[in-house]
Amino acid sequence: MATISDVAKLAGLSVSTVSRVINNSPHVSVKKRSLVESAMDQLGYVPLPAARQLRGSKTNTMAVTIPRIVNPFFSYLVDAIEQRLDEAGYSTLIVQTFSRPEEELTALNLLKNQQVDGVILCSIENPWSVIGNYTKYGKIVLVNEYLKDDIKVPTIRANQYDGFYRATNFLFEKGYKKIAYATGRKSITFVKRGENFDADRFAGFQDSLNEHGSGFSHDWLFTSAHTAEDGKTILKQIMSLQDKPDVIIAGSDEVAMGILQEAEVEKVKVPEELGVLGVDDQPVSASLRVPLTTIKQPVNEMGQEAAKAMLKLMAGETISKEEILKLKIIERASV
Amino acid sequence: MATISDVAKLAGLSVSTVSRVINNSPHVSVKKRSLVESAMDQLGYVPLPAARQLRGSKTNTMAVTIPRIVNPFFSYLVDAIEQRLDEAGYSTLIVQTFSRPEEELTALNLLKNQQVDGVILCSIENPWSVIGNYTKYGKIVLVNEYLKDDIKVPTIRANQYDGFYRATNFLFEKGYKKIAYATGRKSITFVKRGENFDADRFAGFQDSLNEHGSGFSHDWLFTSAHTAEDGKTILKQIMSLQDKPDVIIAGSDEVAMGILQEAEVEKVKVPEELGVLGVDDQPVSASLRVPLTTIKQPVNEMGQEAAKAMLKLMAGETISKEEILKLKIIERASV
DNA sequence: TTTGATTATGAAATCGTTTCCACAAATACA
DNA sequence: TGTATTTGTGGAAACGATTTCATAATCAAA
Repeated sequence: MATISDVAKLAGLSVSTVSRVINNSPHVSVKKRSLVESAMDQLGYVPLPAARQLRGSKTNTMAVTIPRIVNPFFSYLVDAIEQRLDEAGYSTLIVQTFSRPEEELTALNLLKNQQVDGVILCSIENPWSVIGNYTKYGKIVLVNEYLKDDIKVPTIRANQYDGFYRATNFLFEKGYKKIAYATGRKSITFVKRGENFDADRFAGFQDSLNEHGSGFSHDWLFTSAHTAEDGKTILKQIMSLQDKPDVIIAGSDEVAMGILQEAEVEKVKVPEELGVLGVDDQPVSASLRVPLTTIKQPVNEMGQEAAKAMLKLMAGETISKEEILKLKIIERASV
Repeated sequence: MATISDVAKLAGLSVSTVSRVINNSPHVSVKKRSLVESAMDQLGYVPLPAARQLRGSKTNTMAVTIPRIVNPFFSYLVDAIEQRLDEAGYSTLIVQTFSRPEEELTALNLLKNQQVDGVILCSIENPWSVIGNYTKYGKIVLVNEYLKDDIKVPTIRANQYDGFYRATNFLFEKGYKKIAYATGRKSITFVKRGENFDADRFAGFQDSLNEHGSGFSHDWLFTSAHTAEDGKTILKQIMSLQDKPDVIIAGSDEVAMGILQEAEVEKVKVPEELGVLGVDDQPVSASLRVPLTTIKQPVNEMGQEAAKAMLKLMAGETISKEEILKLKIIERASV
């Protein structure tokens, strides 16, 4: 491995000059510059990242946190982010948090340890009182989820309240009366809009319910629903209920698929006996046995905007704190 | 950010001693050791990776290359790898190559630049003559695909020849006679077993064909098939054929899904008019409109074995060069 | 005791860069 | 023409760790 001084020696110049060429800073004569350049590619020289980092310069790496990469919503989100970052010459470090706060801290510590220039959080596992401390070490951007605190970090997200409000209205228009609700959260203790991601969804749902004078049974709330397996369990639970809902907002397409699968097994007709509304619009949702009606998240847009925001931040620009995109209802056959 | 000398100062000792404690090398008295330890967590000290790397020690990071993260086969593979690596204290850098040789080199250069301790290649975009050069910079493990050259790097893969041979036999048993074949490769110019991943698949297919005295029309070969979109195109092409196949091996579940989708649109009955055999067994394949019969890849096993192999390599153990797992035919309804 | 090995500790060199500082040469301004 | 600025260049310090080397203290064997 050639070092900077090998290059300097070959070019007959000082390491300082070589370094100036590498970082193309001014005050280098054209003659010497080309001398250095030819020496560099003669030796196949590439600066050692660790050494540059040690001096406190850029790492040209970004961390992106997601709960799990096998969740298509997040793999597409990451994909969109990475694409943009790539164009700008950054490499991307994907960190799976598995929804564990400690793992999120691992990612944030990369900032502290100068291993990355910034981190893009696609989910939030720690309170702002913890995350906020890391802003002094590097740039942070929030995507998808958000924090209600008065924070200074750019946030790119979709309007979950509006989307769920409209979606619930849509269900009423379709003639449904008894709407069940599934979510990934462990519990829904908050119902005020503007608290966070899940609260917004639930608030939108509730507001529509109230406007339609519709009741909501506690039996119709299903928490900790993440996987298709969870979906299957939910369907079984629904069918064992005295007072059954006639439609369910599944929280995610994955859960919706599980519900659909188990409905097939249990011979429950969708959408006649039970409507199923997904969330996300995964690529496969259209080719399910019963094509899934779903609330589409603007994944690509969010990813791209998040990357853009981060890049602007890196360029020292100040940017608007919040960008709110719109959810879209994709009507197919399951509702 | 506290440095090692801050710790040394607080503990009233030299940096050497602190370093010894950090790397728990011998010859440190219990008393001083605990002195250093309390100083360390009093300051919240964490060694700066860049500085350690500069001295040539471990990075505790592994790179994993995959064509694309949104491909579920690879996201599950990565997931399995990362899980194991995580347990061993390594973090994982996921590099998407988009099937471009240059991007694969980017990943291999991480080795050269001492940014990672090893790289796990889940696909192969460069010849061994290129990849082999990097073994001197760090450890390399091949998963999923393989190279026929006499290489020294551990390879974990599935027996594609055997799987496709059995799958084709299975189609004949089912009464199919005219079998089409789709693949992601740009062309199939090799048909000899043992050349590579795709050749093995095709050879297994061909051998079964020959044994059954069955012909193969060039019109029934579809190349560059990656996405569901490609699958849709393929179905249209098939339907425009004079001499139509009665079943197709789709190359991947994604392509199979596209075929299924378009078959729905074109009112082609599956499996009556056209059988569709997928490859991979993605989680959703079971809940498609027509549940997909598919050749299941041992993704989890491969990922775990690959990670294990890498860890053994890092520990200085020599390991058997090749581990070959078995493909499994999952029978559902599309064939 | 004396000698030799082992253990515990610190000083200083080292890794490969960037950047501050010094200084000379060239250019601009009066 | 003299002074002030700009441009070009190299030397050396700095970044934060690890590691080699030297030395002092302790222990074991004679």
